[in-house]
Amino acid sequence: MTPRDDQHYLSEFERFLASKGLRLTVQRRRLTEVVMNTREHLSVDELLDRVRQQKLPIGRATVYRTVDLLCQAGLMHGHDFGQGMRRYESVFGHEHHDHMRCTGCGRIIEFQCEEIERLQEDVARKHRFTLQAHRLEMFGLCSSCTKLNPRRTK
Amino acid sequence: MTPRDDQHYLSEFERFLASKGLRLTVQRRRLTEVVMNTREHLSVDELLDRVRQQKLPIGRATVYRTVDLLCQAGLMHGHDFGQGMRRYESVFGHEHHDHMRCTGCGRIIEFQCEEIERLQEDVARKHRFTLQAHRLEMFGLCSSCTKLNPRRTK
DNA sequence: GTCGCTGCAAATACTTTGCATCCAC
DNA sequence: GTGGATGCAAAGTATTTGCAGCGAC
Repeated sequence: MTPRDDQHYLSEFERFLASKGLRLTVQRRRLTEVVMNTREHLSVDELLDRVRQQKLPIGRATVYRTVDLLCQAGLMHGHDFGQGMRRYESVFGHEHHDHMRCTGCGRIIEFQCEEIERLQEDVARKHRFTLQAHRLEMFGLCSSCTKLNPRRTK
Repeated sequence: MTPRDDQHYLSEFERFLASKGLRLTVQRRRLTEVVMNTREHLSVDELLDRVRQQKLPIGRATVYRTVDLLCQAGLMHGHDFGQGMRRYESVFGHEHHDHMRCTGCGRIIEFQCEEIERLQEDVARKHRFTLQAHRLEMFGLCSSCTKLNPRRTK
């Protein structure tokens, strides 16, 4: 991801904020940059750490509030991987995708499947449901862990 | 669901408990019955209420602990619908299915799609991932809420 | 009778909120 | 200068844990 992309996301966020009479502060800017510059799925604590590592003082409450705004702006998505806290990832830099989580090592693998997406729309239509979003998570053992646990295959 | 089914689930749970040197108590038995006799997705608080309505004194901690055991036994599944707490449902009485949650009224619609399941297995195989479980949740507006919010369709 | 189970209360974990001060616009 | 933003601490909500007494086996 290039710096140019940052600019793009930042101005998109700024536009969103302006449209609601809100402001782009240093903390909001820096958080946006952190989110946009990684493909990892970060928790609030991890976001907090990364911003602080850059010597920018920031409070936990601000992270929660900003993360919320970024999601509202559609620039970020929250996920619950059943670990007790939510994790967040940028919607940019990679297209829509879903996740597989290894129950052995915790590794998260992303994947895309056009056909599954299409079928979801079919299902929704069949129920006259207006689809806004979806979340598909698969749990199991990644290739390395499968080798280590030949018996745990269900 | 018939009483006969209860027996089946109960003895399955009992077998599970026995295999771990654990006991089938009144509280565990009653909770199992409550879970097995509804198709709703109940929260811990709701489970607590239902057992208490039956005049059986029970503590919240016991519900948490039992729910955990029932999940381990594979008799129940937990779901996170992004409402701040987990909800649980029996695995019996209805086959595997996924969920659509209406962001308008909170209604939960269940659906099944063989083809999506099959595609998931394909994806897993492609990544040499040993699939153990999955969770597909779709969010949007149900048919009634779609009528009320013609503009909120994304 | 033993050892697991229960309920309470306390502890923990994550997230939200109130408020005085601060700063983007 | 004004009104939104920040950070702290307190509050809120969901869940887990320690422990003394209880009860299934």
